[in-house]
Amino acid sequence: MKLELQIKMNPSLYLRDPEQSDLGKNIIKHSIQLIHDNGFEAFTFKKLAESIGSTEAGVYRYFENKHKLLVYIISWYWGWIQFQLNYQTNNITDPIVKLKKVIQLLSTNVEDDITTGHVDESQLYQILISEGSKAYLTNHVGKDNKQQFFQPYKDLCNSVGVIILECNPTYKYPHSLASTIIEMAHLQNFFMHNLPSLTDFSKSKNESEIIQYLEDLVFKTIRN
Amino acid sequence: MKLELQIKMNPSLYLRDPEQSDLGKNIIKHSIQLIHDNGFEAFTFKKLAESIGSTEAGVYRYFENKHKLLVYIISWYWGWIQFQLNYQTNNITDPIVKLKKVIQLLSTNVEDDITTGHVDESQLYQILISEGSKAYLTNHVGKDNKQQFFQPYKDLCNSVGVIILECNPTYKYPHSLASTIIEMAHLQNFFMHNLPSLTDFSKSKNESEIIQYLEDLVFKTIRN
DNA sequence: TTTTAAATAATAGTATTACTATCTTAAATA
DNA sequence: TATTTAAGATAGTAATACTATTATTTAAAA
Repeated sequence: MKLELQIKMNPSLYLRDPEQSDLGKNIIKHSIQLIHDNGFEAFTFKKLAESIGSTEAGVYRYFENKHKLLVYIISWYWGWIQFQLNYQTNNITDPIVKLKKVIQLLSTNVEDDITTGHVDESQLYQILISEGSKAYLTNHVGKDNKQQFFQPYKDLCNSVGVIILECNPTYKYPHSLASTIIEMAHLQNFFMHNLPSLTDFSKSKNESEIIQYLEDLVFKTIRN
Repeated sequence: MKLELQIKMNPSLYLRDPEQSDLGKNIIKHSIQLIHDNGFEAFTFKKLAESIGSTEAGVYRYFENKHKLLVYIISWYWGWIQFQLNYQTNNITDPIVKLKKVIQLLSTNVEDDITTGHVDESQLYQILISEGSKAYLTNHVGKDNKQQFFQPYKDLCNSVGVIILECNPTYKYPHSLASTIIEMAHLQNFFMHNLPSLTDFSKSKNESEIIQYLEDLVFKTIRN
């Protein structure tokens, strides 16, 4: 039996569910590829359609615009991370071990998960680093938020907050610290590779140094 | 005698120095206004020209494209913050007091500085929160970095790192912690106003809560 | 003061982007 | 078999991100 992981997406993000057809799956797959390779600014539905071998109008039948497509794949990623978090911290009782797992999960470029056929998680991880914040850094963040576009992100932040509170029930800023961990896991990675003088990570550019930094930061902050 | 604060900008950012003419100053002034009001995505040179009462071609004589203009005003802001930091921490010997000043400076919406005629620092602060990271989250970050576009940001990060080391010379991640403070001062503000469940700040939405959070985080992290 | 150069305004034009609309064909379903 | 539905093909539009040209004004140099 072949297990397929399906992540339930907010239907407001799409016009037609991309999981339900080959074209849809191709849209997701090639979007990830193109955004990964050229960045979100250079990404257009025309190029996407060409890359798939379909037409621009075809893509527009699935997604209203490229921003919603970006939010879709980013939400997908957060949903997937949430699943990984639940899965990997399952049966761990020590909240400190759990929190370390979380930091590691957020800071590590994953290998491609074969249970998700048309999604390359490794590329997606890179997209999150470079483009993740563009999902919400818009003029219409309020409207998008009302439509629950950021629910997977909020859910994850909340889960991390719960673990933080398990470590120290008196800590006053579990959500802010959670969003700091999540954002910094990505941003320090971006800086390490692109603006290294904003970090203290050696030439080796190893993710383990980011993990060290975050663990130090987090556990000193929440210890009693 | 009227004192005017001039911030030296990287000449690669512009084609013609906007400080040297009325049109140039108007470009800066109205860019800040428009980006503040409608966001960077909705900002175009055409709208800018209309708002000034000039022409698109006129703007293009000063800036190659809107991204460089964004980097220009953001660099200007970091330069200005650097000046404020030097000025406000001058004569303070206790590095802990200094670092608190820094956190406060980065987390507080400043009043308009009258020594900088055509720049509204308060609007600029809002722009930094929403658009700041777009300066470097691009495909061409490497090229831009080679041209020193991010030098003011790096300088600031370095200054903050020095103060961190003054507080605790054995702390291992002064630059990463500095960039974390700088980024989080803005990002937690954005979250507080737009995605409040990612923070622990009360309905009051007061910047002082962000300062509390950051002080707690920073001083617990660097204490011996 | 005149000459000259430089900055700006006015206008036009192009390639690309971000869409919308329509029509046809192919495939699935009733 | 009739009918809905998805997809492909094609066309078209308004806006964006520019470049180019010329004319006019302003300011600096001769």
